[in-house]
Amino acid sequence: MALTSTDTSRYDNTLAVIRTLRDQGPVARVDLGALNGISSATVTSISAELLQQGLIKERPPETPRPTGRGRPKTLVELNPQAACVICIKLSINEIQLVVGDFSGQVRHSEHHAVSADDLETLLKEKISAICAQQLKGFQRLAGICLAVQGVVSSQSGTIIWSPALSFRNAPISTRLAERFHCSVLLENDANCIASVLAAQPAYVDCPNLVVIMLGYGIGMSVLINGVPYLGANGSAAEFGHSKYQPDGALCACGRRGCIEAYASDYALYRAAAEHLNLPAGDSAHPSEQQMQALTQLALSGDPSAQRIYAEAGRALGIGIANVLALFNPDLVLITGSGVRGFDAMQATMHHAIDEALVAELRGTTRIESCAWDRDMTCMGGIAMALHATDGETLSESQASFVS
Amino acid sequence: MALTSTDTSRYDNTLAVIRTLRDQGPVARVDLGALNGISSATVTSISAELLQQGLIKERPPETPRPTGRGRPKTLVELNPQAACVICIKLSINEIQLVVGDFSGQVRHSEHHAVSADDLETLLKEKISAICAQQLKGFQRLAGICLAVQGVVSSQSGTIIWSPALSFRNAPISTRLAERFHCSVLLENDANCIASVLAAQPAYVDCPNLVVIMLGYGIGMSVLINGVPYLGANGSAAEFGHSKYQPDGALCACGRRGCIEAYASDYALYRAAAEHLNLPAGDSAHPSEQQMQALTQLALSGDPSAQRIYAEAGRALGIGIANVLALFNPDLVLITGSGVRGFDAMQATMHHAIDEALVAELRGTTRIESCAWDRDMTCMGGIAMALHATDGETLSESQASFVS
DNA sequence: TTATTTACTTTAGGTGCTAAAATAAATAAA
DNA sequence: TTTATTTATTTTAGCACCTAAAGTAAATAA
Repeated sequence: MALTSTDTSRYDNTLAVIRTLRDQGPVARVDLGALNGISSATVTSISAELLQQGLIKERPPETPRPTGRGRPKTLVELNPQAACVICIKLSINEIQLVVGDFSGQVRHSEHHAVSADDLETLLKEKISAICAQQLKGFQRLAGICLAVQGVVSSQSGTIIWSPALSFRNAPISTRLAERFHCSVLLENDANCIASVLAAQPAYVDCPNLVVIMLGYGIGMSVLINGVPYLGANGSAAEFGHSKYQPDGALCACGRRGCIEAYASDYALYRAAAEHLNLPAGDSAHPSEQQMQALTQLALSGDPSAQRIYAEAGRALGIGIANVLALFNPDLVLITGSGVRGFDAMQATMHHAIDEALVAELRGTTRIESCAWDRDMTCMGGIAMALHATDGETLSESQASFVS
Repeated sequence: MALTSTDTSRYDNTLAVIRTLRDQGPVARVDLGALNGISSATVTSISAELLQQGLIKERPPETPRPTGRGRPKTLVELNPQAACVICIKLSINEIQLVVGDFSGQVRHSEHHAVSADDLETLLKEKISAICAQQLKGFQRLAGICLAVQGVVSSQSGTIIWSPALSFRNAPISTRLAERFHCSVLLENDANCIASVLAAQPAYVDCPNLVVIMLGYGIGMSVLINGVPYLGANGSAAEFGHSKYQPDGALCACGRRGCIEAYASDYALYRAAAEHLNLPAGDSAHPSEQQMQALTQLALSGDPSAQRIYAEAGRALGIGIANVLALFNPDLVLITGSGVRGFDAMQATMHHAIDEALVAELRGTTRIESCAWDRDMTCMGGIAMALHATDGETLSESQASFVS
């Protein structure tokens, strides 16, 4: 009988097994059953198929045998070589390319300076090089994930608006998919980071999670039941351009009063440049060093710098108050390179939130900051690319064994 | 064999058939199959069961037979008597009780004045009376839906914060469920209305729909993929208390600068009372008549009234700009009794949105108003209560036929 | 009256699940 | 050392539920 669209339970269960193994590492068949609500007989059957397809393998028994009576568990784990994905993070003057294996581990990482003009050519070159040099042992390249700042349409695979790129509405996904014969995902960088954070043990009990990324600009990701909320055109979660003060400070977007115009790196440095003696450089694009100097001033008690961060904290607070009123998430996590100055903003931020919302609307949402790791974006991109391509990888390997 | 949690396809298909019949009215078995992606053999089997359980019935052939060759379709439809639900809308000085049958049709409606003190007793009385007098022909009372303004926790069944009620955190759901032996849903009134609107043909292609309710206060509902987004504590979508101007006008919530403090009935009337000669009455709780008089002034060109509505429109515009930036929905629908003044606010509202967001962030979201019908709340409550209790109704009637 | 068309039902067969039985592989106890 | 017990995995038997295809029903067109 033909497999119909309604007949998905085997497919669903198989994907669940693969994803459990990716999240948890090696797991015994009994436990796979318990974790996914299926009988161990079914797990035996599913894992026999996956073993034959080369997607998983049995782990040799531990040398110091685990204590306890009874037949020891035989752990199965993903075969890291079964597939790989490439995640490419597009930043303003730089691209980072990272290779992840089927189990989600990073296998290779490289950075390149770019001029935004010939990006497509450069991408094709660099990906080709990686395919030639880094992907030898892998059975297939399952997908490529482009992680970019700004508004992207995952559905159509086009970049709608990004500060990192000069071109617009380029069907970059399609071009790369044709060239490399694999799925190409286009993702917002904040969504990548949020996906990584949401998987961390500290945050697993937060199905509705908001991640705010402070940096040169301000980004956000909203996870609803663990999945990024994209909206109609992919321009949801544009926290940075929600309003603090109508007719307020000028924003990089060209409009006035955006949160970003108060709390982003360029906004902080712009406000500071008027009053303070700061390291030289492009004050519209302050470097990490310049920002650290400014943060240091505020944290060491300089009144002008403190005032600037206090106002930024207030803007952030009003913005977060709106997020609480509209999304009422379990947790708001603040991260990005801009967290370096979080301590100087925190007090006024919390004050603004408490002033803006009565307790019933403030709710029980936790608001926390989170150390910034610039590699998180690509880790998230890898996780998302693997997740998106698991179905393909599965049917590919089924096809090759049926024949 | 025991029916396990993974073995749900028959259950899902049966619910899909019931819901298709509720949405579409009488449908033939072939079409039920096509609409739900199942074979007509399966539909035959499912409808045989439902027929025996009394949940559906065959409709007698149309007298003027439909044209066309071939065996005519035999339409099946829901048996309206199979179950009923009661929806109770709690307003500030009034409750409305509505009975809906299994097909979703309204069968009975009544209003009562209330003093908020003895609400639980009053509710029990009125529901008892309805059970005795109105529910004769029905096989079961499947559920009761309480539609209330404010923050409700559907999960715990408690009202967290409502301007319509004096008590707080009352486990009203549990009490009613115990007394009437049926499921009790607690829903936000805006979510009820949004559910009705989302089902209308004009809006079916809007999976992400925001409904803003203007009235004495300002409410909102956000449907994500057609289902109301509730957030962590049920206090999501509190548009009325998102901010227009930090430190701005005083809001009924006790804080300053909320959208509601500019664009709600009480805010408009408060601003007007300073300058204009308006009908007497409680100016903190303006009546419909008072509001119509004020609206009339603005629409007929009175400069002070126009200025007030213009400012309200601007506040609404900034609020909507934030909603667009954060949710990027397909459609924002503005309704509620306050739409009476929408024409006086529209221009400044659109202007504020365009000033606040660049085109890429403004997106393609349609912003429309929608005539207000005060019965919509209960229609939505009935639909939601039926939807929530379909599973129960199904297993109840299965149980009664197995024995 | 017969052929054709369309709707619905019955039949036959397949997928994929589970419970229970069988088997495997360890430790604890005698 | 042997036997009992415990736990993991596999095999077996059987069930639920779906679909395709064949069969039946009920209409119109020829």
